[in-house]
Amino acid sequence: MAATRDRIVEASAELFRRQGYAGTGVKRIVSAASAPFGSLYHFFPGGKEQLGVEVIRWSGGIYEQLIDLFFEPEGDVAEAVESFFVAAGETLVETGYADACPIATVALEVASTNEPLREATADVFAGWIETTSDRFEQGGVPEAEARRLAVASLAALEGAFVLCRAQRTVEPLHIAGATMAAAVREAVPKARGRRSPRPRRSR
Amino acid sequence: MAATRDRIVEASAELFRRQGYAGTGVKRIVSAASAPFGSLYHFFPGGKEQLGVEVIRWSGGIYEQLIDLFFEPEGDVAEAVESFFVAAGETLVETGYADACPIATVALEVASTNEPLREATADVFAGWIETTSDRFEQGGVPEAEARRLAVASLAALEGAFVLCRAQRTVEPLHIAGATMAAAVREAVPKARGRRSPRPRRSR
DNA sequence: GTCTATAATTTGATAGAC
DNA sequence: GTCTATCAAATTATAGAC
Repeated sequence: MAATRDRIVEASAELFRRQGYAGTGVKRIVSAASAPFGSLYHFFPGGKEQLGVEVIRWSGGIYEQLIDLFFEPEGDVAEAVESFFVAAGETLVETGYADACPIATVALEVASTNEPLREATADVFAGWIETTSDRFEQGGVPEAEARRLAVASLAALEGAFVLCRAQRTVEPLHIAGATMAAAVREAVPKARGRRSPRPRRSR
Repeated sequence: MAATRDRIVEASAELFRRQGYAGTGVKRIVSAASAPFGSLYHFFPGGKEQLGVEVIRWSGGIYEQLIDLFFEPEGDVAEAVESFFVAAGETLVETGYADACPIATVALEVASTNEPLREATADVFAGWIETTSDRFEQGGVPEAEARRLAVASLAALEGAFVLCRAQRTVEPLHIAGATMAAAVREAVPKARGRRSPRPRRSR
């Protein structure tokens, strides 16, 4: 079994992701982590807020690795984008539409109410954008377009998560994935892209 | 001054939008609404949950009218999309990055924890998608594409809101708006579109 | 480090006088 | 309909024994 501190972080990550920060009590956290109540304040003297910051950064790191997984060195970036959205939809279905973005719920909750937590979410999003942008460039997307497409792709993913969880369907993820894959495909110069870069409808 | 019941709904809408459902106590609501505490349970016997459902549907209706405002009968749909994203960014800046989507925060919070509230958010999103889709069709987007683009646009908007509020910048809204405007523009047949529908980078 | 007890506050909700 | 008092439960956090 993992160390107590780690169990607290992991349990918090799951609860925050599914029910948000305000909606998750510390007692529920230590209960889910099978940890003694006192340990929470032993490991996180800053209380719930310090725990929240650490959980956001930890979850963000895990998800960044996941993003990286979908971009193979010599792979087609547009296909990687579409695969990521489809895989995200599969996870959503498998978890009863619970597990989408690990930090979006908290990000919206704290954006206007808790500055340390807001900063943590901002840093995580910045990291995801940079990683994705780098991968796009490595895949042949011109530097000027790579960042724009990374931001647009992440926005499309996050928004699709909102719609999918509310409507309990993966359709928005599939539509958003196909739309962004098409946009990325168009940005890859002819010589590099595997498919014709002529105008095409999404999907 | 508006009727007590209306003040409660409006105050709740603002608080839920900014700090979420779980993060907003009923006492804070009646205080913000300058309403007697007992009135909340007089008008909403179902308590906080009934109030939440009504607030989601009411906010959703207001926002739907706003969406409609941007699509003029003979206007360019692609430009309408871009204008909407830019205007959303202006509102965001004016409110200190507080006022974005009126129901997204609650939607993520309740998606896995409160079925009546989840259904209300799903219905609101469905309404926005249908309205947008109709406007796209009226603007010359083929029927088969209109719904897909409406879903993709709403996803892009919602996701951009998440990134903008967390990072305190309107860049994601501008990027997402330009990206979706380009996608819509491509979908409008040559004869109808005001600009060349040949492949073009976003913006 | 673990665990219990408990403080102090806030939560959603109800009762009942007016 | 208005307003106050109050309840029972849950909240974050602390103290202190082990």
